[in-house]
Amino acid sequence: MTTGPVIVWFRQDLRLADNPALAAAARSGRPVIPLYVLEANPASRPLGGAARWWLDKSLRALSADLAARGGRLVLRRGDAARIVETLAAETGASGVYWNRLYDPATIERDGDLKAALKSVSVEAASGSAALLNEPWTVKTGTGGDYKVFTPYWRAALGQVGLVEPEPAPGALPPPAAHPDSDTLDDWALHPHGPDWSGGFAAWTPGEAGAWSALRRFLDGGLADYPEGRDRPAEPATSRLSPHLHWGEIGPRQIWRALADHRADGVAAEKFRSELGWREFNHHVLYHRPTLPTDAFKPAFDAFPWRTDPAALAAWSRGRTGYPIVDAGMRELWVTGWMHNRVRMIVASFLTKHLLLDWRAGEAWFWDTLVDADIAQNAANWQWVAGCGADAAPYFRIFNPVLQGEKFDADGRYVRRWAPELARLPDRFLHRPWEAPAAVLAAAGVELGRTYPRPIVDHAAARRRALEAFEQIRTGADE
DNA sequence: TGAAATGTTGGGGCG
DNA sequence: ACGCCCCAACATTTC
Repeated sequence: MTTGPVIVWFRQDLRLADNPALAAAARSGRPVIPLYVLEANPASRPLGGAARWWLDKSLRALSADLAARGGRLVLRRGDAARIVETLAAETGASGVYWNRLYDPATIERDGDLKAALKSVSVEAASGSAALLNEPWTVKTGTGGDYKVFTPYWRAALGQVGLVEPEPAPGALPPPAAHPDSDTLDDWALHPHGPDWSGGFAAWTPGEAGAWSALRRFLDGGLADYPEGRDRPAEPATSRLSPHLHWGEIGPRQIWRALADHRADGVAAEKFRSELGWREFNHHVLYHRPTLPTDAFKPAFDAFPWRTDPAALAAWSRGRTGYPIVDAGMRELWVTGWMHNRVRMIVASFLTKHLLLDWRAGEAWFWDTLVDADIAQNAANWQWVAGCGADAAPYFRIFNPVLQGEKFDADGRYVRRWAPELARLPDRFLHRPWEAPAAVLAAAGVELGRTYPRPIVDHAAARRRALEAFEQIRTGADE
């Protein structure tokens, strides 16, 4: 029986508590080598810029938390499988533990690595840290996978809560010699030349930051959540998405905290069902590995998406001339995050008003969101575009003026993110092109100069989108 | 987790 | 008093 150290390979589980891989390593009584690998050739996708910013801070927090327990985080970069194998050989490791990820490329890579480690008699084991239910454990009556959220969630709810989160391990015995490690400064994950991350200051990446976000959300009371979550100027949402993506907190812990908080009733139910959508999206991705690149509904393969770099650029940088759309895109650019209601509006605008491929929007979100996640990004873009599993019907085309007036009635959100419009009266804030010249002048707005005119006319764009949909309609909306 | 077009209803003004 | 019309409010259908 071997007593070599155990490598704990951290990926998107950057926490000490409720971490099955770390807990198993600590329980083994063997020395623990915590490892993070910056993947040079990622199995799935290279990290976006905002994700790199977050990872930098989260790893600093993890490193400090490990150090407080006697652990020293090893940082290496390159081909992940090769690095894990090399480190195992170099340290005489008896095992490598990690927690599972569910995107198709990573599943394949991890499977190959597990086999390679076993072939050299190194124990390889994976745990579950990211989901309430493993994607393959929720099955229809006939053993298949779900394609509609409501029956999925009904079935999934029945098996939730069977696994209790474990506390963080007390001490992590170090190996006899510390393996070589890069430093985070070597990796230069924080942006430089220029440093565009000034607006990210409100975030606190790391396990402690995740818990203070959860505590703020619960202590604020959930009563207003069902309504407040739709008003982007309100701090009514949990803002947990980046913490969940990086695994600084896990859904089991949130589930437990909701129960401890005696959070029941419709508001808590609503919030739990949002966790349900997150689970459902992982379920769909697991069973449909092409989700990040191909429409879930094959009829959309023939959809006549346009190519229009100027329109894509205007959308990306918040210069469409529709205030609620531009405010959202600027919030994203400045803070690395966008309110959920506004994500739906800007995604509808891209895919319907501009007729641009959802993949172009998905790619922009991937680069700019601190919570960018393959399952969530792909599934949610497809949902809005109408081509996803249990998707919104294609003809559900948001009117950006009405959405703005309904969910940002007092204009606080638009005034914050599009300050050049701030002095317009509420009546014209979401439709500046309808304001009389004198009103524009009094507000210091000059359309086409200080703020763009609409790059498309809503009514005409709506008609064009419906005509495009008509071309693929047979079987596309069932 | 829409919006717009179309259809229906009912209150009130008015001859 | 009654019928007619207008139209806002609401409901249904369509995209």
